[in-house]
Amino acid sequence: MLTIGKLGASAGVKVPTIRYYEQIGLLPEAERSAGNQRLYSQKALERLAFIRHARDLGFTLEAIRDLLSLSDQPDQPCAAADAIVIAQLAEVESRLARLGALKVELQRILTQCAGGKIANCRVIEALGDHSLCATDHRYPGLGATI
Amino acid sequence: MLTIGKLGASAGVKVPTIRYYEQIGLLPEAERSAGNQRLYSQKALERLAFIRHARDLGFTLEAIRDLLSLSDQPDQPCAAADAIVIAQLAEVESRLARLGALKVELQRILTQCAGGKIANCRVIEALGDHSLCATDHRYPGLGATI
DNA sequence: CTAATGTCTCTAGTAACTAGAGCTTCAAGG
DNA sequence: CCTTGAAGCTCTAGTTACTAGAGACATTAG
Repeated sequence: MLTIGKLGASAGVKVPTIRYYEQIGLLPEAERSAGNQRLYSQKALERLAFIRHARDLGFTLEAIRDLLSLSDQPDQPCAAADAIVIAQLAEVESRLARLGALKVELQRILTQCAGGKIANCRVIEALGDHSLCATDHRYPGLGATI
Repeated sequence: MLTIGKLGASAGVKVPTIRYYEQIGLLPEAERSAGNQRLYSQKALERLAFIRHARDLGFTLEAIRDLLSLSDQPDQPCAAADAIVIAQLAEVESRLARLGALKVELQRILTQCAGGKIANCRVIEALGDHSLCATDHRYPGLGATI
């Protein structure tokens, strides 16, 4: 049995994060010691490592929740798990495309700066006016993850 | 003078977002009509368009705050503005690299699935175990933007 | 004049944690 | 056995950049 600290160290997850995962039901409630401290089995470590790894791959906790519940049903077909991974791949590809456009645009903006004063700074001007942009990098709904 | 609705439509920003920007001090407090409704000048529209465009380019509101205060000081040298853009470019490049690795890994995971049952699903297995990965896609501190 | 739309303030919710306060438990050293 | 420091506990609130909703007031078109 592992304490929460050992568990976190083993899985590469911070202690408060583990408690948070338990709170939102991603991890089952841990057993407790006589002194009310959480105790974890090897199985719990595997589950946490799964979560950590999937987070590393950019999956949301919601997607991970689905993947975990699938992995608890070994006789189900793979298709559902595949679909989640495929969706994640599509998400990653769309972000890659968008970030690529951003990179180009930022580089372009930077090359225009002659290094003078703000008053005639092309950087500030380019930031203010999308029509000066070479690519259409616009995007409704900013703020996605990773 | 524009009402908040017209302003939002012109700049491509939703009305509650404009009020939010005012609340956090990114936009100055608007003039009010006799009936207490916000009224905006052309200058306010430009400022909001600047913010919107910079958000499109992935700048945080904090960075935008700095850029705006720079653009209010026309006699300052460009260097500070450039630095912010350079930092943003670096951020974008690092995310691009990371997302590229994620994409490769997700594709690799998908090719391993033979389409059977969850019990022997390589997808679930690969998600659970980083040592099965070809690339080191790990990253401390998930959850960045865009 | 009425109805529909727009605007107002305020609160609370989102994702995925992180930080801190104030307390208890545990393990090791003397 | 006692003490001390690390690790654990619960709870609340903060982060980013918004978004959603309630309930009331303003404006405008017909």
